[in-house]
Amino acid sequence: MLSQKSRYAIRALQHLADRHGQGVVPLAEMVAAQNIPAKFLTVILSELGREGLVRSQRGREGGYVLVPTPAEVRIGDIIRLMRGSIALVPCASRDPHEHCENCVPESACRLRSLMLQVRDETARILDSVTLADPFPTANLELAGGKP
Amino acid sequence: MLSQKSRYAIRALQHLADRHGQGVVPLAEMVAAQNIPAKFLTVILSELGREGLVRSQRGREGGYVLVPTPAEVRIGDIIRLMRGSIALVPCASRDPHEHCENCVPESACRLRSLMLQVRDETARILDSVTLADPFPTANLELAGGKP
DNA sequence: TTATTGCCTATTCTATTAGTAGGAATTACG
DNA sequence: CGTAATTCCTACTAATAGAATAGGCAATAA
Repeated sequence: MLSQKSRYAIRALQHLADRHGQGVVPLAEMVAAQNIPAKFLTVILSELGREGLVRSQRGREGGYVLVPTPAEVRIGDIIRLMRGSIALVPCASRDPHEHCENCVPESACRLRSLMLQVRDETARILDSVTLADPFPTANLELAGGKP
Repeated sequence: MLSQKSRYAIRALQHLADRHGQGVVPLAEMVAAQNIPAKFLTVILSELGREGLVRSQRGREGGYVLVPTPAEVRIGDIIRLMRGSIALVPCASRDPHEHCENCVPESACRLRSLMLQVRDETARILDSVTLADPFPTANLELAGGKP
């Protein structure tokens, strides 16, 4: 499951994407429109700021803007950023190859290759939609291709 | 992420599948081979017993057997059983249609249809492999079929 | 110079997860 | 029998993560 925090982050970024090029968006607007607790959202946006996804302006008339073009931000990127990984098990995450606790030797694991498949398909779908897509039309035939 | 418990359940059932038709398998054997805390495994196996997946025999020479044929048990079934759902968000689970906390109205949600796609693909992959498969060769064309 | 707005760190509250404890029930075998 | 080996059950605990809040600092427009 995605954490509530990840979901909030996605919705907040979608909101900023919709207002892209229209100046800064105050927190209060996102809170009202997206049904997110205000204080919690500041924490999330700070985190996204540190990652370079949003920029903020303080003081009166302050608010947030999306730094990249909406089309540059894939939903998968946001989830990886918040959650660390998209995989269902530690040993199936891509980059810093983790291993599962209390597992059998990886060579004997009959779950791993399956979970790698799931991870790849999930990533393909989540990376096929960006903040520029109004609705996820998700052209499945773009990537991956079927054998 | 899958819970540790779900992973233990899958490994235990794989172990039982390997011994299918060879009489009952004692807990101690699974504990040793699969690296699972003994007491915890009894809890898990009881749960699987209540669901009809395993049958147990008590007393000396007791142990567990897999009730269905290995080919009848899909990995997806096990995960659904332990976790309740395969979806990444509540509103994308199939059967008893749940909704996400603190979300926007479902009609306005731009994440849901994407998450439904992920759920379907994930289910397709996880349901393409059963306890009879020694390694997940994952013939993707078996199930699901593409639109 | 003040009201408004975002920034940061720490803290709290709650639920879930992972695992343990202790004993009751069952059965093979001498 | 009776004893050892085994599963069963309920409850409990300990650790962790998730969700959110508190409270004060910093910046900035009017």
